[in-house]
Amino acid sequence: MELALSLGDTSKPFKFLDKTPKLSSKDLGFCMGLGSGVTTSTRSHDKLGSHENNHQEDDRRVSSDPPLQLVLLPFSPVPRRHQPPSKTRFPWLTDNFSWLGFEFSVVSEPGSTEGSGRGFDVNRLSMDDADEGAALSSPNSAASSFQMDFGIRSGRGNKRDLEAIEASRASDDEENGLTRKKLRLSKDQSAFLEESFKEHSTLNPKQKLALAKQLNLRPRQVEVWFQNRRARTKLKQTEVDCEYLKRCCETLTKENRRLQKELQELRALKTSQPFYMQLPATTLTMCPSCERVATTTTTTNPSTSTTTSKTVSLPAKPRLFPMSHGQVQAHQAAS
DNA sequence: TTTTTACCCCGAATTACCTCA
DNA sequence: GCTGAGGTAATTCGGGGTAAA
Repeated sequence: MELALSLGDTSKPFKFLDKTPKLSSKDLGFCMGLGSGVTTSTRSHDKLGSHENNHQEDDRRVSSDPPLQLVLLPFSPVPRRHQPPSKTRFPWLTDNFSWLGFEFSVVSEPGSTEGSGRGFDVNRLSMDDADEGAALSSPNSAASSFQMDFGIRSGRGNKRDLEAIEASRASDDEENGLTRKKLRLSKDQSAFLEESFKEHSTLNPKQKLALAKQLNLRPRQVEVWFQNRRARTKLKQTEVDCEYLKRCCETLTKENRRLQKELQELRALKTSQPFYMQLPATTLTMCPSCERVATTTTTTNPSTSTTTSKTVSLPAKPRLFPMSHGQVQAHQAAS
């Protein structure tokens, strides 16, 4: 792997960049080239491939990509929030810029330095259907994303270096008065993610990449979304469980009062008619699938040898998600 | 075979940004 | 315009699992 960095002066281009489209040096405030000589899969992808062999094909494709050439225009120190919220296009971005295919075809058009020069939109690369909220960029996220992609290329042992770079860049951002900006997912993106979450609450790497590609998001964003979504689900389930336990407690308290009262009555009856009736036997049963709890009080009249049962059902435990097919079968079998 | 190391993924906690009343 | 609350994207941290050396 070759890494070349040039600040300001691109009069001496790096050799391995010769294969890539020429840039107009007058527009460049920062030029970085990354030539990957890696021909094998990274460690992480090897590991991934052990789970899913069909990823190896993708890995080979990744490693054979042409060298990366990244051009950043000198950015304006004006915070984005002070910029007009209009949809912004960056004519120097070609349409085939892609995060997921690792095909960075960023080309600078001569004379295209208009605008703030804050760079490209990492969240919505295809801006045609982007709403304004989703079209806002996230500078810090962009930085971390690039580092992640580099890490995939460079493989083992570079994580610390990348962290150092990230920390360095973060400090640079602080110096420039930049703070992390927050992406707002569009309704369509959220809806799609929700649908995916209903199908599977966790993602394997392949699903993550596919989702990211489909939604024009970075895989990390998809991953974070699913993590946060699981956390929200768990929190909601905890609240629901809490409510359920409260209702159970109330029901059981009522039942306990009733039984105490009944016991008193029976004791009183026993003193007057000692052989009339045995004490009731109360059992608790619970449906294993829906976790519905029922208390059954069975009383036997020895004189008539008849048994009477009274069942009080507690509310079924609410679930945020419907039962699976297996759970339904188990429930039907149990009932 | 066991240990060490590096990496990845996840949950939990937290931060920080954004929107809205 | 200011402010506080709520939602949520993003970050940080620690633990567990895995593969390679």
